Amino acid sequence: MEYTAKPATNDRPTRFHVAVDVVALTIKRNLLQVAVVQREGSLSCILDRKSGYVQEVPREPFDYALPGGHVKLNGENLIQAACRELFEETSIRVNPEDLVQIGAYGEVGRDPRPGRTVSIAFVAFSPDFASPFAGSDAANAKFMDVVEVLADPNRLEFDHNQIIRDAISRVRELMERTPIALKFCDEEFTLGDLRHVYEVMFHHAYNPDAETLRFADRIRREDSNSDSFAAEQQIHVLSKAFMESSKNELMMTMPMNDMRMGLSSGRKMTRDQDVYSKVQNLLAEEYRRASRVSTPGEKSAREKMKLSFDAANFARKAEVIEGFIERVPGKTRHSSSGTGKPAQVYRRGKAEKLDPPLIIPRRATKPTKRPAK
Amino acid sequence: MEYTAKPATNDRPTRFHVAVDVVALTIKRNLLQVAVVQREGSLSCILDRKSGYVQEVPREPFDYALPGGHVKLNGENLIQAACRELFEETSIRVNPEDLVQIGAYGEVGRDPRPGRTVSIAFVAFSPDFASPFAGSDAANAKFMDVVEVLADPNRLEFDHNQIIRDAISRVRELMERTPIALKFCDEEFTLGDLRHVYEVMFHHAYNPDAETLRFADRIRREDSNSDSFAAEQQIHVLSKAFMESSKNELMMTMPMNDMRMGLSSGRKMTRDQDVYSKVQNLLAEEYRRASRVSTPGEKSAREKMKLSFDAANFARKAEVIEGFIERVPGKTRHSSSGTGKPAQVYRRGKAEKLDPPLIIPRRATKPTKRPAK
DNA sequence: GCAAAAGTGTTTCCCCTACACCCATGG
DNA sequence: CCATGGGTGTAGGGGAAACACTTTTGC
Repeated sequence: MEYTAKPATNDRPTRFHVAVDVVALTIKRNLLQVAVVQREGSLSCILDRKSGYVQEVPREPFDYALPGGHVKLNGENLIQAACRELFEETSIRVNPEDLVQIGAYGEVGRDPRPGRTVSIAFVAFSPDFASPFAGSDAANAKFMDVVEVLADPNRLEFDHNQIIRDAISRVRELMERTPIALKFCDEEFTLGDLRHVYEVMFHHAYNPDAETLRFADRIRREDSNSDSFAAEQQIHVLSKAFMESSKNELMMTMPMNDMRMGLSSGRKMTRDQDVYSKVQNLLAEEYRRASRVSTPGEKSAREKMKLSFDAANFARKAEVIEGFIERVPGKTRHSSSGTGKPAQVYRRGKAEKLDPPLIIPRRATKPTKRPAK
Repeated sequence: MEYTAKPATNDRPTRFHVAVDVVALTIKRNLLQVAVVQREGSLSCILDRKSGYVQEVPREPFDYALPGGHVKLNGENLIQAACRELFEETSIRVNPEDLVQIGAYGEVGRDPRPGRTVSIAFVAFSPDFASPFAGSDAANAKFMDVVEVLADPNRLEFDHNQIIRDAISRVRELMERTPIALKFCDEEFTLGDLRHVYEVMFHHAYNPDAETLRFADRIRREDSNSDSFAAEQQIHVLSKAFMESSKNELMMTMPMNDMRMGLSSGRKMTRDQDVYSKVQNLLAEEYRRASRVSTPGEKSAREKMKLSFDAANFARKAEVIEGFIERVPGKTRHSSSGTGKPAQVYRRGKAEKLDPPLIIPRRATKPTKRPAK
């Protein structure tokens, strides 16, 4: 993704534009969703995979962008600008405290339009944003599943693809060390609600890692009956993609390192992007299958997607963290599925920091059962 | 220190300036050091603790700033700008890969000069920067101990105080999950060198936490003989400061939340800042004592400061991480102190990510020895 | 009754810490 | 020799995962 000088334009940027972009996340139906908009106009700013440049191309119906826009010069902090833009474009209201900065994105050429734009990205949280998007400006806004947005044939403008991945990675880190997960919950919540937030946010679909490698193995087995050479070829490419995306996961731990992009040649980047999107599409397909409403007797979506942690141990982990959550004495609530024992209701504690942190193991649990002692 | 409140400026900002600031870290004599410069001109931009605003005041000899400056409009990415500015102002050369973005700082009023400046902060690493600062522009640049820079009577301009703390916090996180610590080491290094990097970077002087509370306790004991009421009062204030700074530590995990400043009243800000600087001065004093050259027979600085991890276990931890470090077969090197067994020499491995992560326990090891089984 | 989810209890075992010990060097 | 730091071995305890089991609801 090197955005070197765009060949066509003779006009060099005369001034800086400072913008904000907002990754508004919510959880619906066991899925992580992000708010996207369709900008006005007949052109989209899309990364051309052949050339490696972001270019203005005719707008397709599947082009999306993150809500965002220019910061006002006077009397408006970055976070305030993010709140305002989010509301203007999606009619979603969030408090400034619910926004966390991801980082600054400022490569030359990340925006092909006149001038030079540096964008500061934020993440917003809410248990359930108002869905209707009644606002007139928000007519083109909607929530989409993250895996779908990242998969073909959808396209995200600018470097918003990267911003979303950075955002998820950042949120994960924060969820282990701060009570940020509670922003996804209502004021009163059950341990199941809380666990659910962690389960979705840490799902391997957003974290192509060791877990995903096993997924690749499954594909390999399924394909082993058909054209084996082509399948092997395909898997090889996929494996490489997994490794690459795993590296991306690392890169996500730091806000976008502009230079890193500059270092990889356009050609290489292009290829990686292509494999990545293949992987993304496989994940999306998996997701679509799993999230289909289960017929009775069939395993639930959560189970099919291996989405659940051990409830008992998670509860113990969470409760031992001082000031994280506190019981509302005597108050219980039914789980969302309707059935099951009513659960204890909790409130947010006073701690601003999880000590000890609530670490979610990233590695697949080792298959080493007991090697004959 | 009495500053006249900044007169209400009638000139509102007409344009955005985009700047970069660089936190250039190195380790010298067991101490973490940061490159600072003294800007030209007769005015410094200092946070006035009474009003809570950054104001231009007459320059004092102890005023410092981070190296940094404006990003060029054309053909210069943010990281490139950071490299350039760092070199221009301090004659330090770093590779773009050695820079990591911390975040964007863009509050209204963070720079009292005309226009509105949004600054992107980066961290730079090197095992040993060229000290001389021969460059003409770099005459006013030098490395200073981090604790000293943050302590009175030194002053840092703008919000650079916060940026340094953010930087350290970010570096810590990265050191646990990425091989970034190796950037502080030479190409060939020993496990002792590597451990040293972790020891310094995770020293409690930069992390006023549980560890620091014990430090406060010691002060309490030492002062118990003198005016006890005043001492208790003082300790109470200090404890509060520790808690506050501990909260800051959390806040540091996310890039500066612009709103946070806006939310806390000027008054509160002022008080917290004052206690913090007291604590900072105590830490600095401790540091000065400990880093004095030990007379023979006296404990070494490292030991006095309880700086050392368990070497054996650290080595095992590091070696088990796949692709982190790899031995240079048969090659050994003497430790820097001259004495002791020559150590195995290592090189950087291929991994971009530490899996499993090299977690440094933040909590004080529990005093629970063995409670009589 | 049965499925589903919340809790509680318990066992096992891994990993991490701490410590003891030996090795190799310079002075 | 001794002080110093590198490196290996090992016992023990804390804690997390895994699992069994009870409880309470809706259907």
